Amino acid sequence: MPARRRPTDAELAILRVLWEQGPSTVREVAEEMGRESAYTTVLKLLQIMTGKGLVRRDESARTHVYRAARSERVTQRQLVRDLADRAFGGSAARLVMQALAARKASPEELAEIRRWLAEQDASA
Amino acid sequence: MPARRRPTDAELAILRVLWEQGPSTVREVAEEMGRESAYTTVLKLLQIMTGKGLVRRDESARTHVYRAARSERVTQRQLVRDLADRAFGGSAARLVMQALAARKASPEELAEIRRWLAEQDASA
DNA sequence: TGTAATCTACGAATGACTTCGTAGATTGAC
DNA sequence: GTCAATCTACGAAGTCATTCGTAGATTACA
Repeated sequence: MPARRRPTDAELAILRVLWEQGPSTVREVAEEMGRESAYTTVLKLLQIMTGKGLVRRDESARTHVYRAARSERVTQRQLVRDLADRAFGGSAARLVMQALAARKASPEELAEIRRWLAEQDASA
Repeated sequence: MPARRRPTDAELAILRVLWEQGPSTVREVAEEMGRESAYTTVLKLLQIMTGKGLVRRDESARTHVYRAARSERVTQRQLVRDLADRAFGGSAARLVMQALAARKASPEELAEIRRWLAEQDASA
């Protein structure tokens, strides 16, 4: 039973491209990431990520197509939970308050958060 | 120009002890961390962290006393900001909503968040 | 067909992180 | 003073993350 490890920085950068663009070839991912990383670096990372189960690979054509194995939402939650555990004693609420303090949210975002809280109230 | 790197997992575990206990010796930190890590492992980590500026060391006595260089709050904000950048496109608000979804907050915590949001309203 | 372009696979180098053992100095108890 | 306990410093090993080059196969096309 492999312990679920969080994606590394480089892996997360690739996942973000896959979430935004949908299933992509190595070239498409590499192009999107700019000249920062060589083509074969992206390829190698995707191969490793395939082994880890972070992405799935369609090999039906010679040029393989990769897609994220987990949704952005699920991965984000995992990362948040992980950070809450490591730095906030497991308390998501304390994390939330630091997040609100760390970056000013737009009025629209604040409104959305209030809406969410109101829903919690209603269902409680 | 040293790029500010986030503390590693092991470093964060030590910082949490220092935040909770206040300035501590290697032994005090090691005891608190249980039998998980050998004494010299904690010592080595603290020496590395001193070099990185993550902790400060009082060497006036033979047994050195370490304290966190940055407050828990400041470090937490840095970590939140970092995660928002890496996984949420820089949006703290989206991070907040995933955090609220990832872990059920207690009614007290929810109330505190609401209070915070109300204050934002008042000052806007 | 032959040549250039493109693809995957893989090895290897580098650096960071984590661990712990050993060595040597200092302290405290007797 | 001697011996055991305790401390710091440091080396070294093992793992993982990241990078990119090279090799070899396949495709496109002139």
